[in-house]
Amino acid sequence: MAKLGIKDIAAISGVSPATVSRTLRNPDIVSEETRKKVMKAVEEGGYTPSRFGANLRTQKSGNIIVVMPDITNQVNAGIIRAIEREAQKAGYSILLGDTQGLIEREKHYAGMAQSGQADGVLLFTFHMPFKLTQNQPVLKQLPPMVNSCESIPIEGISKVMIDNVSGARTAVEHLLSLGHKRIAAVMGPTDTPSTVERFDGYKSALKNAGIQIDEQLIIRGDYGLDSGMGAMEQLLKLRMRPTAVFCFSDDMAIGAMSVLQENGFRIPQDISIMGFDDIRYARLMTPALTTIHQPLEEIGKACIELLLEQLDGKSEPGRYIELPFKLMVRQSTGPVPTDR
Amino acid sequence: MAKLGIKDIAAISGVSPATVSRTLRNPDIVSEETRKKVMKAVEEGGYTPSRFGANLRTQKSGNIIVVMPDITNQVNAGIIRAIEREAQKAGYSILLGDTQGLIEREKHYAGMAQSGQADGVLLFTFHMPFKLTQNQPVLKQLPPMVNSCESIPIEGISKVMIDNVSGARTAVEHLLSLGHKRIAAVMGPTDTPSTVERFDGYKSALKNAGIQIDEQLIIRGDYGLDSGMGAMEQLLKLRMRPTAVFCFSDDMAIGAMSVLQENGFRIPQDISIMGFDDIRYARLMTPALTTIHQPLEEIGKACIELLLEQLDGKSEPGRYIELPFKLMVRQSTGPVPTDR
DNA sequence: ACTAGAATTGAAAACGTTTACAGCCAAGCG
DNA sequence: CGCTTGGCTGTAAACGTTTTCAATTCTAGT
Repeated sequence: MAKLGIKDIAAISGVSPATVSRTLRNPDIVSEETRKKVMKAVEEGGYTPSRFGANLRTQKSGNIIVVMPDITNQVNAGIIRAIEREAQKAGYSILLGDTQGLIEREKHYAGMAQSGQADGVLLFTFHMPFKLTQNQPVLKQLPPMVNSCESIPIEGISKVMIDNVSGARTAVEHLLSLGHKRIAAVMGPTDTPSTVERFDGYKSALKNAGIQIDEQLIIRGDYGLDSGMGAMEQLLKLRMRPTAVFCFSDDMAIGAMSVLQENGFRIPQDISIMGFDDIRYARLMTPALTTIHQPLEEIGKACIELLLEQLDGKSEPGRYIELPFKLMVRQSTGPVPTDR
Repeated sequence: MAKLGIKDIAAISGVSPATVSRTLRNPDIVSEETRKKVMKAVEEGGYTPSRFGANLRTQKSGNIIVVMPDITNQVNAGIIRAIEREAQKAGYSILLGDTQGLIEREKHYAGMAQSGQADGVLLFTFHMPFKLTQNQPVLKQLPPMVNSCESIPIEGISKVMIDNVSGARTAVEHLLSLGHKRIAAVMGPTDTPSTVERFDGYKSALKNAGIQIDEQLIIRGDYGLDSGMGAMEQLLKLRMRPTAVFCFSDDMAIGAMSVLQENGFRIPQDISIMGFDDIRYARLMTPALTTIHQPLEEIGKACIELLLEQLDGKSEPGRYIELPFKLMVRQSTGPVPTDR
């Protein structure tokens, strides 16, 4: 028994293919009688409309491609989960584009919007994967897309962000308020906008407090666990050790804590540790990690919302949504040690 | 400037659409001269073949739908990452199906294989989302699919698994070898095959050691952090506390450790904790978590491999791949306390 | 009863490819 | 030189829907 098409159903129920299509997509405009006939044939035949034909005709795939550097990362995973849920509600499916850090893959995924494989793009990286020419406005050259987490430095793109500068500043101010003066920064990759911004926040907080920046306390990381460990090891070798360490991601903070505890340091009595992200494991560390909370659910929702607006033609791109972060004070930060 | 189609390119380069298609899909069979002409037109016109037409004609979407209960979970995230990478190599894209535990969503995603939205299904849940009739062999009724992690109890489905029974038995035997006799089990959802199997392993290890099972030490969880915390709280209330706790997931183990430490217990001096999964955070806990390692990369790779075989028609479904787990002894387990 | 308008339906075109088939030409062979 | 072969290309038919437009029937107002 070959698979049934719309024409078969039409024949079985004695109507035209057009009516079958209408019954399925727009039941209100067919008479109840016809609807029943058609539905009966559909049920009995186990008919599922092929998406190939529909896609071709409507020029829509019903897919959204999400381009992310690493889905294994708790932050990204949390966001994409919300995206997926909201997209499904709106009738869209999510295509996963894990770039694993490669620009070529980024381009590949973005290209899906050109080939029709996806109707829109959600970009969580900071490269512009589309070629832009000068003689047209940016908006006209891009497929529906929204940029989040890592900001692409181009005007006219819809974005969903948190204020990384303020977030980092808030973090450092928390440490300052505990009396810390020697505050290390364990950064992410220095080419990412998020790291640049968080570093700005770090610097601005110190500057406001009248504290000179000590280059020795600035360590480059990559947001990953291991780089947090490496950074902490480096910091422990210092003659003048920091009394607090601000890691630009929770993962690095967790790595740092692990090294600290392995070497017999007490957190926060000897050294305070501060993270950024508030991944689900943060509050379960011992001691629980003080960090900056990112509203992953809301970020995901906002991304879809902005993208749907563009897909529905309800709004032009170029909208900017800023979501609030939140300081989560827990046990990994404490007063600066007075002794010694 | 409207978007160019294959006919435009054909016109520009003075050949037929068929030849343009051949040039792009099968360059070897066109003469070098023609190829150059066509490629030139393609480049200059910025032509990207629309997938709608191609999909319709070939009846292939080039997509694979991955159905998972929760992509936020480190185990699933690790697996899907590998899947995505390998799928892309083979020219397939990944559609993300996060069921969030709902059977209806599971069905919805699986249905994508019927509508042509996906060519194959990767199922990480234990429900059979397709209707089966008796009068045909199972194989004929199913789209290309592979089942992993949670085993669907039906013959004839390709599967990629680890031996959960042995894994759990190995875990418990490790605890037994340290002298533990009162070993608690913090289980996952009791309707999942993985939990049933791990519980089997637990029971069999105890039985081999001649130890009676104490129902008080068996706690139901849901594989999540919070349920690990809840389980530990419950265990701590016991008059006869366990000296070791085997959690069926690392997440629950991490939750349990957190509760233990909050209540002033030392791990492993007072109570040993054992996990399952070996997520990336396991080794960074303090103390580092002893656990059973699951080869996530290999699981993902094997899934794609089996699915591709079916998609290419190279093999029938029904293959079974079992991947090895590994005991990772770290610091969260130690000799049974002798005092008291 | 007649007709304007609404409600419902059908015919047919269109969406953009790929590919079976046939045709053409040049080269190779006897 | 005639025939075959093989390489290359073009024609045209699918693939399975949706949607415009026109046609038909029905409703209701006069």
